[in-house]
Amino acid sequence: MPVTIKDVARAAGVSASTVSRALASPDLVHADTRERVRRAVAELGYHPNRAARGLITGRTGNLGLLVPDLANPFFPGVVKGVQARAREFDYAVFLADTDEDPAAEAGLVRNLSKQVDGLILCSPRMSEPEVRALSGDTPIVLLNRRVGRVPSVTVNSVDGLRHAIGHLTALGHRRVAYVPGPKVSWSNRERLRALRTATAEAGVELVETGNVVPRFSGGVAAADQVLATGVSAVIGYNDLVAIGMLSRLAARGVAVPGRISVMGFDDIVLSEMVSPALTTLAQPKEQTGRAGVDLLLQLLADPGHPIQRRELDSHLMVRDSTGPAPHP
Amino acid sequence: MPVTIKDVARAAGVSASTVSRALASPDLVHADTRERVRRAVAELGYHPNRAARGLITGRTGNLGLLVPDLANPFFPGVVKGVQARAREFDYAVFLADTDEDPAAEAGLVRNLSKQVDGLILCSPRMSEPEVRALSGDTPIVLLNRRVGRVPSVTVNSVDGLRHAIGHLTALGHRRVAYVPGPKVSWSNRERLRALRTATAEAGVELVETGNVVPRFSGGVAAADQVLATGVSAVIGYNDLVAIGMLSRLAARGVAVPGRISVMGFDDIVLSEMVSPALTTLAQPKEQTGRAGVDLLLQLLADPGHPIQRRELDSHLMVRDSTGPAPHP
DNA sequence: TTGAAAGCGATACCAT
DNA sequence: ATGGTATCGCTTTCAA
Repeated sequence: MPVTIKDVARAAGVSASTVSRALASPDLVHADTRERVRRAVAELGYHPNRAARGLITGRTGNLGLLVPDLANPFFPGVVKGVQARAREFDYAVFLADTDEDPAAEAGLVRNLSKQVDGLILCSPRMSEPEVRALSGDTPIVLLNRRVGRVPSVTVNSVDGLRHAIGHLTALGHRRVAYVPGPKVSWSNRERLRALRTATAEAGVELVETGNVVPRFSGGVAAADQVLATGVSAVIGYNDLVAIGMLSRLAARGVAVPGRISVMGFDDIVLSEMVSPALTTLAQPKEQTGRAGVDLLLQLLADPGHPIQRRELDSHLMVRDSTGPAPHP
Repeated sequence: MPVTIKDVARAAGVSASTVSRALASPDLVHADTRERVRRAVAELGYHPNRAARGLITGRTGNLGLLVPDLANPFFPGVVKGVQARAREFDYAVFLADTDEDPAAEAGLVRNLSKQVDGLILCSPRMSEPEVRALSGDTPIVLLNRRVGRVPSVTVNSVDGLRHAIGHLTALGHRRVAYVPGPKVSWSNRERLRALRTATAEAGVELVETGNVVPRFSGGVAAADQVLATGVSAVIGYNDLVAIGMLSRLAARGVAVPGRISVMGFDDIVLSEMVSPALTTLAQPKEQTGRAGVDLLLQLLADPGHPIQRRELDSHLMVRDSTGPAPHP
């Protein structure tokens, strides 16, 4: 039913080989022939079957993208970036939502790996050895995670947090709490590490609370404990957690930022919509996605290439949820 | 490099045909042989190349999904539903974000159609004739839209809105405003239609304002006009619009629901997080996605089937943003 | 019950 | 500059 290369060849009065050539390397065929082929293609509405092409070229023109949870507004941003960049290079994108399940990840990867030229794993939850093993089989790029020499796109947390802590100290804060996300999250470990550095440099005392789920509910759950520590400012693992705290604090009638300042990570759209609007360290979501595609394509073009790492910058978005520390 | 059917055949000491058979229709091969093949497959970690299989069977085992904008929290919900259901049937999903661009839609569809068995178009913005044309070429299922006899999954707005209006009248509201979304949105037209029915039945006066973009900013932009109409309750095109209104009303010091009650559509997670929490007509997002997959697979299995339409129910989530109408 | 051979749609190599 | 042919990995007749 669909039109094949043979149909075009017949219509143009040439061989299939010539049609293929006219499309792939136009300068190798006579101008007249090229024109006849071009016309036949347009007339019949021919589009080459990518699967068939992939069979012989070994290139599918597809790439795979795995994300832990699309319901977390952070990930759609990354997905959009990947989509947009991939489309520019005429790549189609397989998307899989792993539902935060490390076991599902490996399965999905295996399933997809045959149909794609490479995979982009966004914040994968699987273990390092698993990532390494995968990286041996298929070209992969990591987003928001670093594992050995696997190509990756990450965000520089230290610089951003230095800025953030600077902001807080300028407002008079001397004791700051951090509400950490999942222990298995690389980002969480990284943020904690960077936070220790930044606070140490600034002479600020860092108070760490227990780990929470990286959602609104996690923030709600953490708020009371944070308050009990007596800090004047708190940083949540991500915006959802921070907003959860905001909600619980409001319910308890605690003034933000009057009594306590609150900060998050990511800058999801939601952050501007809550009241008070959330001060947050913005992660370059779409840019992360785009850079991931770039790295992957580079890897495909030149597999022997040395390590590829891109580190992007985060930006502090100061909004109403942070203010002067209360006088003791 | 990757292990092919021949490798398995060699390892098992049989022909490729037998391996294929042992996998596809196990009952056609001798138990012993089947076992040897099974072992070889496991040993070598063989996974059939779907593209090659698709070439001959005409089935790719993939399906395509188009959404207007992943940044709108409504769509990730649908995507998750599609993903989950597709995975149950061992289908992989191509995802494309069309960025609300009707022109991009057609191109993406054409691009994807060769690599998938069928397409799911979620809230497509393209014109009806375009949808019909596409539907002729490729099996497609529509989500949140109905066009002629094209299979579709939609939500019954009338029943839900009857419930919603009943809720408002019970609270004493007699004049209600609706802030409509994009004119090109089928959902918007449908909601408006259903709203007219429901309000007429209940003897409630419906006030319609100008169309807004279906985002937070649209709600912010509409709030002042709504207030000026003097209604005691307002329904936004979706939750984002409603939350935008909430924000603007709060900024102006207008009490919600004291002075005016606010309602939305969708029940995105955000709705529970704002303050006051938003009363909303919940759309079955994941279920819509799952139903879409079911319809598509049914269509693929039996293309001559009569029209397929699934209509799902919405549910009213009553939260703090709606309350008794103020005394006049 | 099994194997040999043809063929899906496209590309690449080798002739011409 | 162009056509013929082998091939990619797999499924599906057709014989045996």
